[in-house]
Amino acid sequence: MHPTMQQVAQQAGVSTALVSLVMRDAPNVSDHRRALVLAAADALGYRPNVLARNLASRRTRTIGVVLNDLHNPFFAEIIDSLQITADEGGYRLLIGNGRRSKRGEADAIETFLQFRVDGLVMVGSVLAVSAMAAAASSTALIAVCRTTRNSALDTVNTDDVLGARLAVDHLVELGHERIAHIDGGGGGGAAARRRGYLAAMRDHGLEGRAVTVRGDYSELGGFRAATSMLEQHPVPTAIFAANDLSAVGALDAAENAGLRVPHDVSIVGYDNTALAEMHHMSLTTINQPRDDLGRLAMELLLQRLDDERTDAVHHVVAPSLVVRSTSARRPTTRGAR
Amino acid sequence: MHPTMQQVAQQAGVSTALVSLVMRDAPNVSDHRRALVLAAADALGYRPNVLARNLASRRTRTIGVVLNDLHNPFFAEIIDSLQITADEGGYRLLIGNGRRSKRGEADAIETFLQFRVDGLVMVGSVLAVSAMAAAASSTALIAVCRTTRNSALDTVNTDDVLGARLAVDHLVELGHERIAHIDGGGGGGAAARRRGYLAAMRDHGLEGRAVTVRGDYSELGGFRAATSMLEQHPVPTAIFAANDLSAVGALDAAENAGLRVPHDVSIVGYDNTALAEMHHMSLTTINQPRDDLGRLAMELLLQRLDDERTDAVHHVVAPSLVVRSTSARRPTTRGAR
DNA sequence: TCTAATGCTTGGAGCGCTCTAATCATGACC
DNA sequence: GGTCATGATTAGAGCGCTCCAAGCATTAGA
Repeated sequence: MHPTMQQVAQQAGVSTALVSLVMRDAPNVSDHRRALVLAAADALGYRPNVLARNLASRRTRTIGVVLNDLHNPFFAEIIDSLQITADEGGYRLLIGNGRRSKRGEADAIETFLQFRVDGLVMVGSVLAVSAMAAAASSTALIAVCRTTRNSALDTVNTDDVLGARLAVDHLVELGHERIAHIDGGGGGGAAARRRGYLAAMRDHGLEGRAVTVRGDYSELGGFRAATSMLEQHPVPTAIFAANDLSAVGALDAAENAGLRVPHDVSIVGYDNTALAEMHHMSLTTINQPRDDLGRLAMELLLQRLDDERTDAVHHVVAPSLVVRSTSARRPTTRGAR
Repeated sequence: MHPTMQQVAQQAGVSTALVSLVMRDAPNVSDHRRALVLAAADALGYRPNVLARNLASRRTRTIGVVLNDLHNPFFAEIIDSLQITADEGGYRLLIGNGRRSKRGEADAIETFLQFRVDGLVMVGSVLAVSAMAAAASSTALIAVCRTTRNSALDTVNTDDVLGARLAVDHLVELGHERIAHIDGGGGGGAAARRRGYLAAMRDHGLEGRAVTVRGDYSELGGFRAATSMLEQHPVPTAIFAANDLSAVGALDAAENAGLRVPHDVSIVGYDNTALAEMHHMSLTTINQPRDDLGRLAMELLLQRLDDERTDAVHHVVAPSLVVRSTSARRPTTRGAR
């Protein structure tokens, strides 16, 4: 079916070793022979068999990326920057779908390990750290958006405590005091964002006003949480949601309650996904620098592959505030306090 | 580094051939030996090397899926149903990122072919049919959401002509006559949706009212197209956009022009993505049955792999109308006609 | 002319597995 | 006890490639 290196060698009248050298762009091959081999390969429609190549060389020059959820635009956007850096290093990327479950992630890891990928990137993983550490003993592994101080694996994260603080500071500057928080439940980064929210409220002397309602990073969860908040008295004048999706849910809830955003209530999200960017949403949110996150993660991984480093590092990048149309000064017309 | 089959065989006191049989769950292995081998493999932390396995067996039991755009939720949703059917057939899925470009898709195909995947699924590809046909000569290939009658490759599509007709019929039923269309430019399915729109308008005796403005399946494109439409006199009372993203752009444009949706203008999208489903959007749209699309595609591919079929088939599935909150009766207060 | 250095080319072992054909038990049946 | 069928096990030849060590020219220097 597929032509082999041997056939190319025969056609070009050289040894298979020479064909191998040409295919790998090795130096020390005369231009004459190189051209000969290339022509023969072209004529035969030869395509190197990565399986055999890698079996012999014991490396695949391939990185496996396990995404927690293919539907979340945030993850898709990280892939872009991972891919750019991988390209530069001469590595190819393959993507596995975690399907939001530990089981799905474990399956994806297993597949990649069986394919003997050179490295693994876990993005937003929900897998137990011990399971990741086990995989890390077979191959280089880096976890993105998943904090742990485990010494077996590298991590890259956004400073979620700072991110939450930025959101609260912004709202306080706009005069808000009753700032409620819809959290992300047990999701990645949710705990840190919750901590950051509480710390910031405290720093502004507003700990008495802090209210956290449980969410789950979903639109519906955000809708429910915001609905219950808006039924309270006094009503909060601002809501900080742990991600954009739940912020969108909060938007709906406000609309339902007959409140205008941002006139009656301000809403701030988290992630700065494409969703937040849409005109129709135009959500004030916290940006996670996906480009930096992805680039840094891949650079750290490549360092490992090049044996430049063996002990684990844990990097943290800074988030930033993106002001759009869902946050404004605290309403004065309604009886505050 | 990694333990090999030979080490397992030695540890268990059997031949490598027997280990191979156990690893493949072959019958005709005594329970006694099977247990012995399994125990040895477990003790050593043995994991089969897919590279070697496939080099020897000449198959990978892996399907490569090339997605045109990882950011488009529509594609992510198709993966889900592909994966379910692949699982049932004992195949694993690997995903390649087309990065919205022919170049990116070609790269992904090349990677997969070098890995000798057993089959290839191209979703929403923008690649030339000739390039796909070339790949199809090396491996089984099926194109999803990309019409062609090429006899080298299988296809699965939604009936986009019918889908467009459903949208127009719905609007006509609501009393609309000035129904404009934002098309998808050169994108997949755009031509068929345009044709369906025109045919339906004609069937309702409204060919004189048909207006098509060019879009590009993006939010911005939809915004621009709708803005120019809404500046015309008389203003259309309904807009049929070629996908949900451009429908969202149209939503913004209407808002900008001081028109309420659906009170002043109705908007219908296409794809029924998660975006359309959001409360805040609640977009009337045309549903492409992603489950059927994915399942059918994988089934057809597996047929090929099992040598049950060698000539190309072209399947078409029916879309359906999903009515939400962006379509309503034609406004009577404003001077129609 | 001889030696050494340099640059290009090649033979062939081996990567870890599968698969065919052959071998070895075992028990049923006459 | 001998014959056969059946089932369990194994030896060993590849799969298509890489890479080491060795070989062959050619040229520079002594």
